[in-house]
Amino acid sequence: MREPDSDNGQNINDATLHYLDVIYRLTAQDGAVANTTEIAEKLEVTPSGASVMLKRLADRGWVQLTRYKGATLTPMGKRVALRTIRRHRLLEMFLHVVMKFEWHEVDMHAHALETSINEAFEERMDELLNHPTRCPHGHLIPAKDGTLPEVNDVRLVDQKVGTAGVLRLVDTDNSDWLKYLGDQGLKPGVDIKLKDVAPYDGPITIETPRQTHSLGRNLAELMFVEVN
Amino acid sequence: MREPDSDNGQNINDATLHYLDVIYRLTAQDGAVANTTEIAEKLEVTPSGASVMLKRLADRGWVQLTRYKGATLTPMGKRVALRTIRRHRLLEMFLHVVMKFEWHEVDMHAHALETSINEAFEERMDELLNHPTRCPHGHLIPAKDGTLPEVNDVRLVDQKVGTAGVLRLVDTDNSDWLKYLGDQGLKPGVDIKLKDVAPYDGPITIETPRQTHSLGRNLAELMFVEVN
DNA sequence: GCTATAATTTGACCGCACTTAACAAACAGT
DNA sequence: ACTGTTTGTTAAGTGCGGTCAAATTATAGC
Repeated sequence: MREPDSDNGQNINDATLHYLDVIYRLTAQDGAVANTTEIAEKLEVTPSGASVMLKRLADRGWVQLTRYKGATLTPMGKRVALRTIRRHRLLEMFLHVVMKFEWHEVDMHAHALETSINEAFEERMDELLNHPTRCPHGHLIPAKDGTLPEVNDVRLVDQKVGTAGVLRLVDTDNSDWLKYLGDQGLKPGVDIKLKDVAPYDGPITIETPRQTHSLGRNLAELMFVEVN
Repeated sequence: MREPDSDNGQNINDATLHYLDVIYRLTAQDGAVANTTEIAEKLEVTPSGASVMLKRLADRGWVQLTRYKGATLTPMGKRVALRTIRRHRLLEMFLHVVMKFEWHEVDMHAHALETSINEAFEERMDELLNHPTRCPHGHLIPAKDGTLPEVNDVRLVDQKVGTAGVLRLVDTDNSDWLKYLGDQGLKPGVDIKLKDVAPYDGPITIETPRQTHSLGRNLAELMFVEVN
């Protein structure tokens, strides 16, 4: 069986890539650490299993562990994670644009493929798609060197009523929510205006060129906009 | 980690799929059996490793084993193998036609992906490619029900000098050979005429619309034609 | 039909990523 | 500062797909 890419001469297997991926995402904000239970949940594994695996990843230099506290990626781990995330998001774009999958279907396929493709495949997708900077949901696609484009996305729910802008990111991988929002036309690129925010975590009302929508707080919180 | 497809309620992992795949190919001709060492070589595993795995596959009902003799697929094993082969060849076609990979590159990528895609992906490729019946090298793509199209491919080297036809299949996965033959324009679809066969396994001479080629016996034996 | 050689299987072992059960540390509330 | 709960780790065991070395069976040559 052919092996996937290696890094620093080390062979990296699927499980490692998936762990690094989720740790990266859990620690993307500022100086956050990822705790064992969170990681275990994302990977659908028991906390004890994750704990053992984290130890292994630390021994191998991918992860910085503080016992009973949490995990962080080493610079090496971060590089590998960003590569996987790049491949995942390029795949999502490829699946959507070239293969015509719906935006709520692409995450699942991309997840299955992200550890199987190699650099040539990654680059071919990048060329075919003309070097996209965002996936269909609006997440940023890291460049090959791991850098991320600068953007001005802000949380929709933090804006003042009356703010107008362009929807740029719907930050979830929940297929059902994505399907619902997509059916409403609430995908990156649409013009959007915040009309009302009901108090006590009530629904928010937004306006798009086609219609007015009322969304629960949980869905509204997924949306990030670029203010006009 | 999401699981790949299952069959008969059983979960089938990558290793199993690859074993069934090579056993199928080794037993495709008439009533051939696949012997342990052959299988081990194709999978780049020691014969003892293959022996143990074959035992497991037999216990699980994929393989018919006769100790010290060889392995054959059960009907169930054959179905699974044909599905993997279908996916492999569809992937090769997809990689070539849609992603613009060269014909000598596609086998490697398809191998890496064939166990990661699911039925929806398989069907989407099939649609996008308009239900192709052959991969870029000319191998037949099994239908979803496992049936193979009827064809009239015959070995080029078995034909009488003077025979003209269309090249339909180049039966190898050797990337170097494929690259060489491709560079010569010797790909499925070209008109070809057998001009000379040197004795004692000497070179054969063939003519295409563009030029005359002289090929060693090993390469010539890979070629299958449909006689005019 | 015996024997040397080749092919195959068995046995003992390994690494990996998991599980469950038991135990330990951290933390929040009084 | 103690205590109960939550969170995390360890220990022991599992299934899988491998390895190597030794034992076994098949086969070809004489």
